[in-house]
Amino acid sequence: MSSGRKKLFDENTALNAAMDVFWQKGYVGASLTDLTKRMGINKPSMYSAFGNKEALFVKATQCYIDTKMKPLISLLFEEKVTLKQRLKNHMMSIVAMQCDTSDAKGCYLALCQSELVSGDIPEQAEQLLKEADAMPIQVYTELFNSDAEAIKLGLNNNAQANALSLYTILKGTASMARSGIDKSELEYSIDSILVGIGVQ
Amino acid sequence: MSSGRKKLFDENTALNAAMDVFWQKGYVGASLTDLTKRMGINKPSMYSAFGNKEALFVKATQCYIDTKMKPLISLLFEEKVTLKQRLKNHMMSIVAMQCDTSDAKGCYLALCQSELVSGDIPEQAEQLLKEADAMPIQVYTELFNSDAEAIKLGLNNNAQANALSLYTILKGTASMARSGIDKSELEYSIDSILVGIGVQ
DNA sequence: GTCAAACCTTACCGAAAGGTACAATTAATT
DNA sequence: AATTAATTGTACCTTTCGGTAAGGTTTGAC
Repeated sequence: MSSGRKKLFDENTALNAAMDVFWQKGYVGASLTDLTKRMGINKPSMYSAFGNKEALFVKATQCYIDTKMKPLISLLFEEKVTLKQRLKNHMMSIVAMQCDTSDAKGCYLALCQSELVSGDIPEQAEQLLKEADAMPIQVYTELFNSDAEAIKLGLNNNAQANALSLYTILKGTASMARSGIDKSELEYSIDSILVGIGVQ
Repeated sequence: MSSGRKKLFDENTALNAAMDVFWQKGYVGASLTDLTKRMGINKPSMYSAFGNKEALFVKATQCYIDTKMKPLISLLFEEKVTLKQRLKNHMMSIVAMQCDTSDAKGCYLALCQSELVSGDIPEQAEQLLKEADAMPIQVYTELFNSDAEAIKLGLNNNAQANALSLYTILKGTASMARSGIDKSELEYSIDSILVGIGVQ
């Protein structure tokens, strides 16, 4: 079948490196020079392996969704944990990630999302970002509509609106984290919003 | 004293046009071609009038602070209005501005702030943006510490934390507005957070 | 060992970025 | 009217962007 020289770099490792760069600098801010330097490869290698910058971004973002977002979502559906505790686990884990400055990262989606506004992101990437961005609202709505404990609290009556409240907090903390606010200072806000929507 | 040809454009008009462009596209996204086209002048005219792109941005941002932000803040200190109503007026006015898509604008500060992370904004502009960004927290804290009604409600006990909660909402709604969510859907979230921090 | 396929490196392309030199144009001052 | 100082338009500079052409290099298959 195939012959020829073997690839000298691991595609997955390179993709993770690319994800980090996009995470730090956004789509436009991450230049090919930045990307390939951190990926440890040259531009032609990158183009032959991933296609172009947009395709690389799409794959990196998909990687982010699978390895970073989904584990956070699964916290909402753990068994033998109260709804309030699940929500707190979920929110606090997100905040912890948002506030993690170990690699000078901001918030992946928040950073890229603002580029959606200025129209600097190509179509395919835009689609994926919008889907990823809308994911939490759908998940929260589903949670409030299906979870027994949530229904008992009546959260299903305002499922969409309550989902929006959670999401608002999530976006707010992302923005705050980018401003360098400490994780502990955000815990209070999370408690407040949970009280506000009636999660006791 | 001075003689020579008169300026054919109004500096203030041009500055407002520049503010609009930065508002829509952020600092990096707004190219000199975009800017000068909308300002109705040529590049050398812009450079002689404002210095360079950064100086133009600083002046445009200062203009934004004075003409857009400060009127919103003054709503918090109107006389003969209850604290709850003042807060709602303030928040809803902000949300209305954030959701105003008449000129395809996003949120000025939110858009530029993400550029702070990627390090694409020069120093002087960065300083001003950070100051403007921190302004609401200071104002809210001052309100909770000095307003008679707030003190009666005990909001001064957690002044800083409560200020942070309001600010979180503000940032959250900004992000949501950028995603195209309707104004009316955000009203509920605002009520929730006001309940959460104990404003009845 | 030979051939061929896949890789890596270098060097380059056109476009667009921020910024500027220079000369033509204009109007207030004398 | 002549002078002079400021603004204006054109045309250009350097750098960096995303992307690629061409050729040398390494590995597998026969």
